[in-house]
Amino acid sequence: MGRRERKKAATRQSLADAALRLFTERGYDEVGVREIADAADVSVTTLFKHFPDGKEALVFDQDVDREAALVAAVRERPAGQSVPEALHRMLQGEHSRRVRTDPRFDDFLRLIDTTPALREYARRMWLRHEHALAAAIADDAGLPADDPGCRALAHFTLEAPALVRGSHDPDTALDRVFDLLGNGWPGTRAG
Amino acid sequence: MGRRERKKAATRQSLADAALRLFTERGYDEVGVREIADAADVSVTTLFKHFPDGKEALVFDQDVDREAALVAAVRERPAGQSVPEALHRMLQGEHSRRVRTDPRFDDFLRLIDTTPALREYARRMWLRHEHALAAAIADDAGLPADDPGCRALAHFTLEAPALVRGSHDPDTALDRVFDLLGNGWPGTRAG
DNA sequence: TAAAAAAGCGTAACAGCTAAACTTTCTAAG
DNA sequence: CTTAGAAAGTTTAGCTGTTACGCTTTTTTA
Repeated sequence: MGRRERKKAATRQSLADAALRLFTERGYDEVGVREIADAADVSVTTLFKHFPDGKEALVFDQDVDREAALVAAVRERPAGQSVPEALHRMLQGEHSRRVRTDPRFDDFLRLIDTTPALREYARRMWLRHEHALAAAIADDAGLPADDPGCRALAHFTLEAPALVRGSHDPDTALDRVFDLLGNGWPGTRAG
Repeated sequence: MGRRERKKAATRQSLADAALRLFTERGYDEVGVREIADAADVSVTTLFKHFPDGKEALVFDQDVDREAALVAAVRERPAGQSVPEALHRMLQGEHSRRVRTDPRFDDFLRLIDTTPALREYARRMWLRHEHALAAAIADDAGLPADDPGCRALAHFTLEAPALVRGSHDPDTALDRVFDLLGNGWPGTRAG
């Protein structure tokens, strides 16, 4: 990697670090974008060149490839496992893996939990993969790629993390969400 | 109704009318809040006193009582009908009723469809009723009011309208969504 | 080593939104 | 009927996120 790219990455990291620190110290809404740029010793315009999606994006620096993981969860699930179950396990695994990996992951989650704008943004990031996930599910089930049922399952799956966040017991809550998606609402069957 | 209240309502209506007209003529993002205030012959601060939730709220003037209708759909459903089915029918009815009632309803829907900010806002308005709906469902099922399964069903139900909007055939798409919520994803059962 | 590419800068501006202090209009109680 | 106060509205001024523009500096590459 050349010097240019290294410096670029350093500036970006500087911004993300400053942002996360200031946000966790004083709260997302109490910290302005000018201040973050100052803390990273960079101009505001530079900040927005690194994070064109805006202030919220500063918090979601690590943009790992979740889409591939989602599609793989469907495609490569063990025999006898349902699609909802595969997605369920994949989400569980993703979460606990990151808790162990990143030491600041707890702060990160707390920040998101307490900031509506960030919750929204996180949700939108997940939902970006709706199309790809729906297509994978449809392919697996032998249905057209835009089948509404597949889209619904994809959509609800991707929304599940945001939905259970804030429960006393998010793990159990997630189980219940996938009970619903896997088995439907118990009681009189719909016509 | 006194003169004061009448004038207030007139101003509000003036603003909503101007906004809807300008938005449909030129597109949501091409019309600024100053211009709307001008068109309604009112100051910008006045506009925001009438619509404290911001520019998006100008489009959703009619805030009828959907929450009561949702809760009633669960509570007063005919015997033998499942909760998802009751909610399904209620959403269908709500939609077709408003198509017949309001002549500008089509413009209104098209505007929302083509404007991400408005879609988001519409979704948030629906989700405001999540708590009440979840409580009604839980009460009906004899579960604690904050049961995660009930919350999930409420959440997914309220999200269904936004989800099917934009399909070739929204009606059928809605049927599929409620198939999923009522019967679960077909195939190997989840553990 | 010259020139293209890219990172960064400062200024200026726009959009949405809010606070503050002040004027007009309506309501209602004495 | 009058008058005090509530409520609607106005002006001004400003904050925050975000972008455009034109310029300088650094790094790459031909």
